[in-house]
Amino acid sequence: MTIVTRFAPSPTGYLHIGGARTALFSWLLAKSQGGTFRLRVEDTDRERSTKEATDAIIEAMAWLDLAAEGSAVFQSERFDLYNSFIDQLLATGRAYWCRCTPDEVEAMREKARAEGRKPKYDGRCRELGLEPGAGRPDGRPDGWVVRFKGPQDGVTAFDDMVKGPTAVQNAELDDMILRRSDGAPTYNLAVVVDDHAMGVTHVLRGDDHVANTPRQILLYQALGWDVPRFGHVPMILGPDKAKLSKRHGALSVMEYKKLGYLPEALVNYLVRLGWSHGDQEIFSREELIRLFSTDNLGNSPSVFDLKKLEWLNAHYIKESTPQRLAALLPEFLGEAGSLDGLNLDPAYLAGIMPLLQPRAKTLVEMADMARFFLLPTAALVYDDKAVADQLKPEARALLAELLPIYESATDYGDHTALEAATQAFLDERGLKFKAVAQPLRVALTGKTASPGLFETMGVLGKNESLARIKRALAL
RNA sequence: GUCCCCAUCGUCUAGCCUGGUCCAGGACGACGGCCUUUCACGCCGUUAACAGGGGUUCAAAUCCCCUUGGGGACGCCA
Repeated sequence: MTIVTRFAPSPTGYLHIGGARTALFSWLLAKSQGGTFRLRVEDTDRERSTKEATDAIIEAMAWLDLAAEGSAVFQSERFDLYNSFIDQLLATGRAYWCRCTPDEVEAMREKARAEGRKPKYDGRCRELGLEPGAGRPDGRPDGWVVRFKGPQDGVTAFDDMVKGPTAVQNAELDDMILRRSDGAPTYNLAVVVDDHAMGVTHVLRGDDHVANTPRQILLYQALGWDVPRFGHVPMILGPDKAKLSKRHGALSVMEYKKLGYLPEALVNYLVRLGWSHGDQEIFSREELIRLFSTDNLGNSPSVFDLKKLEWLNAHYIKESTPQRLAALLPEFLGEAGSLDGLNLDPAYLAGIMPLLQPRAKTLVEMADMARFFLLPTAALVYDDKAVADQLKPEARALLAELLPIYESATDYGDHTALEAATQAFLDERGLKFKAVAQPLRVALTGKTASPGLFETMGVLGKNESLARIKRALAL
């Protein structure tokens, strides 16, 4: 049997870190067993669901490369289907009409709470055999709902893929609403109908859904359908161990893209949050597919650690090709400032990347570090303090003497030759490298921190290198 | 309040099911060192945990119970 998993977000906002991790686990579960992964948009709440959110979620999943099979299922387009099953439940006596108002139900809950019991609907309409259209006893024009007629004793049990055997007393459950007073089906009903209709065999979802699972199982049984396997992954916490929220920083997956993270870094980070394979930390997508199993999913909540994400991102930046990074960079350069006058030639950019790859933790940092390479000499910004500290008279004199040496050098592509020439000059005068290193660096880059001097000169090329030294000398 | 779940270094985790090989392993971080033309990279090292208490057992991080702490659910939201 080939398995089917799904990710079922409700389009009320962007795709957040927690949702992305659940989606990733579901995707991995399917792929690891040669199964199918599908997407369903849970937009039964017409008030809060938006097209923008739907698009944003799909965009984020695409960025993470979590492709879903077939076209997405939209619950808002399937109300007739849901209603037909509610009618069936009504006809078979597994559901009933309830005329209680929200206020009345709230009063019941209050009462139960006050008595130290679990707040729930008391089932007063359960055996009334109410028929809408047959005239309402209280004369109220509308507002009836349909409730599930759940068992009042016994136990509903299931074997959770991550938590293991789980059981709930049916008495803990109240008769959930299946159809709202406006005729719209509710979440629990729609989920069951869709998962069955879509052939879903394994449901992996957030911890916050455990309480829904027994209710849904009861629905499957009432409808006479096979019950899928369920797995509930623990949630992600902020550094203060409270549920991860906006105040902890970026929550949206796409926000991480903006912050300069590579999708494979986020995926690798997220997968290790709650899942492990021995001591391994770095996983390629192929390894993940081959190694993933719900058996290795942890069952305690985990804290989101930005430092580790940064480490992984730095790793993937090093692993990346210069060409890919070069293509990604302009977006970040533009985000940080003007692109005017910058040399954004792809080949030039690609030449810079290897110098920055070991140094940048994010693409944002990389764009910042790349800037001095891209500015024409005339527009280069020299750091005042760096100039004051490093370009003192003696230093300038040395640079002036070095200039002809660099002028006569022909092959800037060979940075070791540049270095050898510099060393020879220094040896002649019995000077240490330190005597020229920082002054030269400031002259070339405007700053005191940069990639290796001669690699930098090699990338800048002869004309730019000479122009920069001359400009520095004139400062 | 009621019900459910969780509990190993600061953090992610391995180990727990199938007690002894664990005075608990890896990784991130932090700290120190090496390398070095700056900044990084890299390399080496240090730091640091079985929540507490009872059992069971020759032996418990591993099994059982209680306590504490944390989280979740209790919607005509999903």
